[in-house]
Amino acid sequence: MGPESALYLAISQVPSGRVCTYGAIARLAGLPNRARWVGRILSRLPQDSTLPWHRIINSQGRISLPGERGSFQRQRLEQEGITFRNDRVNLRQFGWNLHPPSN
DNA sequence: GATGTGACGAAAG
DNA sequence: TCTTTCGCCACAT
Repeated sequence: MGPESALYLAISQVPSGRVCTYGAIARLAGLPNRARWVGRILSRLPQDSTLPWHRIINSQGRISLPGERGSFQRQRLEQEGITFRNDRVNLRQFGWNLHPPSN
């Protein structure tokens, strides 16, 4: 299984109503220190993708997408019950598998 | 090769 | 809690 497949699998396993950071999802995909790589892949995702890309946010609990796209992502998250306070998500409440065992 | 740029992250102050 | 700084890596110029 290539690294991209592992990435898609990891993202698909983030439950509704939870979020995961770029760095954490990279680790789950077996590629630590590759948060930027995750962002690059997601930026090229087809618009009709069923992947829950909106559940991936940065380590500060903030949405990395600018402008209209960012608003859309936030809307998707709020739709799942995730609340924002000053443009920020409480990772302790909504974060999922942020520090998984290295194995 | 050098440089700049991203849906990034962590540490320092 | 901010902002800065640096590490990181694929890609375009």
